[in-house]
Amino acid sequence: MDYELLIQSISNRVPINDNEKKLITALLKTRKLKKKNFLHQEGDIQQHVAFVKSGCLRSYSIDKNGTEHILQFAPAGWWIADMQSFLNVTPSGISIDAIEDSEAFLLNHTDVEQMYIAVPKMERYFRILAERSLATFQQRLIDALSLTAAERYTNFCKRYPTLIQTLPQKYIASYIGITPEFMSKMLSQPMKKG
Amino acid sequence: MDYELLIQSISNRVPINDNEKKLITALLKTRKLKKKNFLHQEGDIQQHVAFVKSGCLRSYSIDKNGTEHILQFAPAGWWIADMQSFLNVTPSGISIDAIEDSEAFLLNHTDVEQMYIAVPKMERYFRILAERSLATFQQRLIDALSLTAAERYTNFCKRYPTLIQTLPQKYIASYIGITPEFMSKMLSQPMKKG
DNA sequence: TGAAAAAGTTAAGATAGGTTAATTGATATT
DNA sequence: AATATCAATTAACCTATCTTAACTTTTTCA
Repeated sequence: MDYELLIQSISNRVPINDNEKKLITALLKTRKLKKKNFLHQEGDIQQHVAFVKSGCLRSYSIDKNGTEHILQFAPAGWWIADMQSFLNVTPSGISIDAIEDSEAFLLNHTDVEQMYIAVPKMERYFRILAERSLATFQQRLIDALSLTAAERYTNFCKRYPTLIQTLPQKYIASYIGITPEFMSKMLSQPMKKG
Repeated sequence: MDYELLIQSISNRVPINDNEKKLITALLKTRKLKKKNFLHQEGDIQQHVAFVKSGCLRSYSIDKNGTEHILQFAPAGWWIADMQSFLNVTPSGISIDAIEDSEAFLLNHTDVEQMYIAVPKMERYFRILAERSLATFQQRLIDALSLTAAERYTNFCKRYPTLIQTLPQKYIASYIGITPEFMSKMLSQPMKKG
């Protein structure tokens, strides 16, 4: 049932045998999301972590002026969740929706804990993922504090050459922390530095 | 040898017995740092993760204008490392130094891996730490993109009421992403919103 | 296929926060 | 205790980015 991507993601980090694969995949539920549908909405408690099989999700928060700030894009092969909400079992300010028609595997708290019991190696897998993701967000914070918008844009293009092709420009603006209007102006200018 | 703080930090998240405590503490090396001394310097490969026993460390990067951006403060009881460098075994742009005379436990790559073998639960401990830290950095990025300097300052005061007492104001400015001059101006004004 | 919605563009005017530089106050160190 | 270094303040001026708003282009879907 199309577990290939996920099994790849896991076995790239920790070796697992066929039995372990079965134990893991047995816990997964599948969820289809039409474009613009929510996986998780601000104010709700995030019940699941999601692994994207196909399509693309995004997480974002909306500030008091109504401006969206995109925290993460999750194309196929990526995990996504409102971790603040999931970990604290409390509502937080983040929403997750589908940028295009998508399909994802879901795990709730119980599933995850059962997975750790059935296949303790999965603690290691998720530790590695969390550590890498942490390092990425640290870098992104530094970039937000020390680079110009143009530099952040070129960084984005380098790091996500695929996404740049498919995403509406205003999503990229939101991710790098500028308005669509300024992004447009920036791109029309002869592209200095960065 | 003063393992109390660390043992507390671990057993708050995963239950460990006396034997496991011994296995863990056996791997620790202790390092004293005088104020302003480096634990890790930009351009070097970070060899250790550090658990602060006493004092306070900070991690920061310096941008091309020479401005410091503080990524993290680590008072007693906190872990700190240049994760980018530690995980990729590659130099990165982050430095770590002591804000006051400090003492820390250090673990290098081999130590950590040995710890996981000797006490597999430690994968869980570090998974939990990394996940929480990730959630914190995600929130901080959102704050950087959506709040004013004054709002970020009040957030900081709420979240770290102890640090605010002891830290030079310019470090707080650097952490919340503004210049010391602007911080000074901001604090002298009748403190609107936030 | 055509109307409505969404995305992107342009431009004028506004502002949060930065820069520079000079001044004062606080802490180290001899 | 005196001097040198570091931290904080103030103020004038500057700029990257935002806001608003009107317009054009592209996409969606009835």
